[in-house]
Amino acid sequence: MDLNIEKAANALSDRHRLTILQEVARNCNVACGDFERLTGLSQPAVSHHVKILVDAGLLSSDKNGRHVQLSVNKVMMRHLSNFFQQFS
Amino acid sequence: MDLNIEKAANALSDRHRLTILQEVARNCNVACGDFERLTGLSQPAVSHHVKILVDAGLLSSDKNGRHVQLSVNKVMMRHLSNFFQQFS
DNA sequence: TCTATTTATCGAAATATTTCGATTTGTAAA
DNA sequence: TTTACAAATCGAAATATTTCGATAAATAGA
Repeated sequence: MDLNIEKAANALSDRHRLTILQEVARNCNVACGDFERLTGLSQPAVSHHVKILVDAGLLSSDKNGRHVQLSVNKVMMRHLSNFFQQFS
Repeated sequence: MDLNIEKAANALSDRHRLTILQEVARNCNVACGDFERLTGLSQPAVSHHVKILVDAGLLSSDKNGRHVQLSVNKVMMRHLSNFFQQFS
């Protein structure tokens, strides 16, 4: 898990992805399907956005049967917090 | 200065803008012209990227004669640091 | 005022992102 | 094995971003 600020920032630069991240943080028992209701997007679009968040290292993805179990990558969040702290 | 994560993240989602931010943090006596050498971009492209960083609240801009004096917005950086800390 | 310098804006081309419907893949349960 | 469901991939259209050269605006100094 390398800290790629550009990639992480890009992942967070979309309102739907921010919504998804915050929902995963709030409720660790969400599945991708829940994001369709939450964002109003189609299933393929949700899949696309979840992939970007996972690829950027912000979310971790564990396949659990037909569902995907998502969780916030806390190590990455701490790295990002530290990155911004260095400027403040 | 409102904390718009989506906008701030978007501003940081480009390698040239990250370079510019880090150069301003390193040396508070840079002018926009210096970024042309640093990034290899044209002057209009640099102007465009600086504007995005300023509009997102990451950099502050003070006009000083013909030059623009840029500085890192430390309050915004602290807000961003806190935003990520809440997840970690 | 005239000239040089720094930054901003305009217009357009190239590239990237977002989105959907259709389809495929993978898995659980009947 | 067949069916049903969750998620991923494909292909294409719409939209947004990045970039440049040309030009304009603003200002300092001769």
